[in-house]
Amino acid sequence: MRTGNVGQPKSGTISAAQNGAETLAEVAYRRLREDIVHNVFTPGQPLRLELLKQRYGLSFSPLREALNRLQMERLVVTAALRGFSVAPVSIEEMWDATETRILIECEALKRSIRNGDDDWEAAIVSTFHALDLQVRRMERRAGELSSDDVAALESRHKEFHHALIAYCGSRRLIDLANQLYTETQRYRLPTLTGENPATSRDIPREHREIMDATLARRSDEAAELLAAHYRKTSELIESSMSGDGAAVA
Amino acid sequence: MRTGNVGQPKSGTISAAQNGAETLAEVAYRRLREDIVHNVFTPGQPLRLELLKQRYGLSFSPLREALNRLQMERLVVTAALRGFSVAPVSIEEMWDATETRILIECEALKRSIRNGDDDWEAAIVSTFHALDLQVRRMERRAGELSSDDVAALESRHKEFHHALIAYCGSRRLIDLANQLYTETQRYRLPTLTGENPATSRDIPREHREIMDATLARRSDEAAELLAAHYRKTSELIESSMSGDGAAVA
DNA sequence: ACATGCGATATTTTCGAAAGCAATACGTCT
DNA sequence: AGACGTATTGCTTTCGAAAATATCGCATGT
Repeated sequence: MRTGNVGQPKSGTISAAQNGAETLAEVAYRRLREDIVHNVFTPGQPLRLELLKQRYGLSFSPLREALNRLQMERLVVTAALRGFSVAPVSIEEMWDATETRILIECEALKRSIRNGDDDWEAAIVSTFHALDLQVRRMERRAGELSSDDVAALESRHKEFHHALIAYCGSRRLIDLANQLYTETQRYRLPTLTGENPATSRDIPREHREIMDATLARRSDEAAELLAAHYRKTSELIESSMSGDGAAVA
Repeated sequence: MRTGNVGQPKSGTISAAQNGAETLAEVAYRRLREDIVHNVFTPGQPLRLELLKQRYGLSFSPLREALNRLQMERLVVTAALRGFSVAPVSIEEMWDATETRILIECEALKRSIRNGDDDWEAAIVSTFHALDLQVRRMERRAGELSSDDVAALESRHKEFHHALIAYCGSRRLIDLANQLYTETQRYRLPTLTGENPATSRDIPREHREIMDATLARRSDEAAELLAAHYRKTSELIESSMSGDGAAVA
């Protein structure tokens, strides 16, 4: 089965769990989520276990465990005895996810503004800066964006938005925000990598305004800006989805 | 394996799935959730698979699938290679669940008030009435409350609160509300079945006021009343938890 | 006595195969 | 020819056992 460290020294009392061991079910979970979010599978596509088994080199059990978890995250749907499929996408679903995300993150942002200390502010400034750098780097050499660049951009973007709400004091709000981030990512990524319709949009500026209002502790304004930021994105995706009938489910 | 309907007629083209077939994983999920919510297992208790296998007469696979789903619902926690445990309870967790529930349900209620039609109003009136009847029935013969009565009360209570938000138009908000209902149920039930400290609380009246404000389409007032209703419950549970150090984790 | 390493046991995790359904293709009957 | 029932096929779901890991007890040495 696991053939990893068979002949290796037992390394004393340090257990694999303490070492950050990862079960195969967790591997399956991460890789499947990654592939679904990045549209490696078509929305609605049945996820045949035989296929997944080959693709990931895993067996039924860990795959099924992962699929069950992803089902609870709305990335996978399942019908009684007919297996799993990639959750379909639709404009309605996108807006439901977006508006729910706004509800959650605006509340979390307001609470963060109440609770945040110096470390919180520092993390916001720092993650904003990293994001900004990456954006400029990619603007400079547009046209030839490597997948590493796109991945880095996604990371910085996620880290910035996480930093804003990190001090809300609610594990649930943070987890929900992360989950909704992942859900909406499915809609954002195709637009991001596809042609950017030279939109009259200055995203770095939007981020800066959110940061400024946040650091100035202007709760309501910051929340309004954050909501507008997300709605604007969804509107652009909506028109790009209905414009060219590309990814409309 | 499944020995259910082996020799039975195939009943034409009607498939099991159309009949509402249920996989064993779903059975495991429902029964485990039921038992965790009703504190059949102690919070924090390890859920040994051998035990569950015996208790439910199921095998590893469906049990593990159910546990993975429950983990995503925060009813079960898991450590790398150390199996599953019942999620611990604490006053902090209860308040996080309560306040998140308030955020979700108040928003859903406001949207329902915007969207609700005659059927919506009818369902609210009807479920309120059913709940009220059950409460009075149980008040009449207090002391000797059967577990059926308690179960019926829980059902009516859930149905009423569901009816309020049913027309919010967001699958996500409804599902989150259901999930948080289940989470908070773990805290409510022990207090409910235990001694009721003859509190100066008129719950039917609180419900009626929420209903009245809702049907009169007074959004903000209805949301305020709903939030106060949930907070009051959590406050009573908190004092009962810290008073007698019973269920404090 | 205390820490450390080793062995035995309990438990989780994973696998491969068997069993059970669903969907389809086929044949039979009217 | 069309409808109905029946095998066939492919997939999901479930099982029981094997492998990997954690945990506990014990001995050994300092």
